[in-house]
Amino acid sequence: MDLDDRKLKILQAIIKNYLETGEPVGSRTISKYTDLNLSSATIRNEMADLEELGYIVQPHTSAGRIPTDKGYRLYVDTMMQEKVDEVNNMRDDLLEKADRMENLLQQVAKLLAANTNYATMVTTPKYRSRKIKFIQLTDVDEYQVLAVIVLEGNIVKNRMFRSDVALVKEEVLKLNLALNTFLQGLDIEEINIGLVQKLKSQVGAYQELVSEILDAIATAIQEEGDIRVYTSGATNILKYPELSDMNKARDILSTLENKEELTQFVDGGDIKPDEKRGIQVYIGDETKVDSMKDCSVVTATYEIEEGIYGKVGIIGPKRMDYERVVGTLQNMMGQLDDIFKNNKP
Amino acid sequence: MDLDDRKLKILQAIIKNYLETGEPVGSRTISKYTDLNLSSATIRNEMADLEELGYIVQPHTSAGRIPTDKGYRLYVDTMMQEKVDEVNNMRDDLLEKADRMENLLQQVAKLLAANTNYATMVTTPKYRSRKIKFIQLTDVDEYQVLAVIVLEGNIVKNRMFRSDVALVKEEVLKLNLALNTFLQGLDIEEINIGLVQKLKSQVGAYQELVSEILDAIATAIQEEGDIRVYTSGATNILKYPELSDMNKARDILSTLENKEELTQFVDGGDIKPDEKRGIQVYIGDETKVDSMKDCSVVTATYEIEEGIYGKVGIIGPKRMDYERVVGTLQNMMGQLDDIFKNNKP
DNA sequence: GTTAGCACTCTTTAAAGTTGAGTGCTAATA
DNA sequence: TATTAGCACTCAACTTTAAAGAGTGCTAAC
Repeated sequence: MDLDDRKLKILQAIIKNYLETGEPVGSRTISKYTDLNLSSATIRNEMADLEELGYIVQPHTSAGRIPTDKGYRLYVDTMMQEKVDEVNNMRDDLLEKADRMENLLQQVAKLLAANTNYATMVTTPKYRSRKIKFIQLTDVDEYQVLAVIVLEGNIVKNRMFRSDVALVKEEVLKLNLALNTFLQGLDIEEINIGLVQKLKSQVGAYQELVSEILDAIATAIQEEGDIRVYTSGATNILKYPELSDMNKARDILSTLENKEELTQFVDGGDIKPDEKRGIQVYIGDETKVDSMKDCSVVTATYEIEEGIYGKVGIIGPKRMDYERVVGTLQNMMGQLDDIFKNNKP
Repeated sequence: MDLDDRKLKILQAIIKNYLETGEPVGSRTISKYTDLNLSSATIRNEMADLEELGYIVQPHTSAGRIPTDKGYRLYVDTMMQEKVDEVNNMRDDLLEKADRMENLLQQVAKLLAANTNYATMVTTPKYRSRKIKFIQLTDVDEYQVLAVIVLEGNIVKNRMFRSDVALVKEEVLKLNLALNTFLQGLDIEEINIGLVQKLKSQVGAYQELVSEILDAIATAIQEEGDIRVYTSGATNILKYPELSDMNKARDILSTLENKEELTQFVDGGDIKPDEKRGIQVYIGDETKVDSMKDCSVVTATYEIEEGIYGKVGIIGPKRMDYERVVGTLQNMMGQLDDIFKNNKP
């Protein structure tokens, strides 16, 4: 038995209907509301076949059918066509508050959540290289010095340090120079103990301070390597009865709150910022997150520049409106592209 | 009829029991588990009085009593004695990750949530003055310049700017000097158009850049004036059946996610970092937040230095363990004091 | 003033019955 | 051979009824 055209049409009708209503779909409904002109009995026969093939199931004997993960998968891969999201240009909303990367991403999460009624996540971009561009020391007052660390890609970090001994401007300048001579262009792995010793031997005073600064640089770079995740609209999850079971809801919301498990979506899927913008759909268990086995996650990839990219994700019930979600994501990715190309935050 | 000693004892017993079990407390329970040696009938009479006085109510005719807000209030004000929280020293946990203020506060929220099983919030400190300490411009490359803005209280902000014309090192230095001469020590309100014009007339080139930088300074200061709120353990709310009603839960979690409504706790209560550390208890409607009418919020005040303070809050069901919560908060505030005094992040 | 005792109330839980949607199968039909 | 009408059957969901249990208020006795 194979999946002929009629079976496909029926399956599609079932899934579409289920996406809308969230209720099991019966044979009568399909018979009435499609242009197939078949009696419910015929539909029933076909449905039995589709069930045998694993695309749909009955929650219980006397209920209609609902799609299985396999069914959703087929739908997503071959049957849906994304709706073009003609929703108002989000670009202005985005830029308004987006004076910094962090804010921008947070804003993206927020906007998507508001527009889709699902939960959303946005990861910070993943940088390949984490080389030191330069370091700038400034004496803030007699005992405090501010270190501004600029990494490749213009990531700026600053730390304040307190010295036990009074600082002399000239010495701070010298230290600054030494730091740059030694560290400029280096990656974190390249800063080894030998180098540190050599550096220390060069700067007469402030041994203590140098150690602290080096530590700070190390953690700053490390930190930047960490992927952070912003989420929004977590409570939207509670709008869907099938996820509102107290235990399920708690688990999902915890996952969203803790965020660790969400980082794994970063490496999934292809990075191809082409037409499809690296859109990836994870259905149920495909998320590989236990608490999300009743959810689907749709991710898209944004790229800041060649090789530096992050993910945007929509988290909702399995019966989410894939067509709209994909459309909205593509729209958003387009706008992000615009911003990154012309108007770097 | 007034509240004699025996009534007080009975009320206290009822509340304590209810805090533990969450179930309405019957007369028999009180009769058995207190050292009052009174029969359940006597307790019943007293309970009827306590109900008339407004301290307890029956959820329905044939149920035990539960405390009213007025009852909780009396308990919190006069009957409870905070438990000393001998929970392991949190200081090390705190400092481990606390290389920056932001992280520290986030960590505080997290630790408290883990220790109390309630939701928590921590606000960023509220600064009185927002004066500019100094500005440091650095040319990153031919077309980009990094501005580091240091505000009083050593708050550091940085912004990257892109210039349309190629930058000359000397000119950038001159601009830097001019900016500092004009702006050092000024509050945001003091930067008026006249000043801006004057400043612009001084710097030959880079008119465009100056505008951008001034804008950035303005928003940076503004931003720092905004109070941000970190929350943690929001899902703990779902552990309490009386809050797990889908609608209530959604409302509460939304409030926690949106955070705006939480800022209002900042101004509540006295700021007295004495023994009590400005601890304030809001019961039910006292929170002034509609979605939290079934919750209680306990806040404490931390102070970084004279006049610069923020709030830490615990959000739980009305029957939260006030004694422990207050103890834990006092402990935490003590540790924060320690950190802020000796080891500024 | 305190208490034993009892009738009464009201929630909670379980069991039993009812309804309705939807199925699977069979036999007739095109 | 594919389709369909028809019907018996299943099972969740809802309603009704009954029973149990917790707890009260009141009265009368101590």
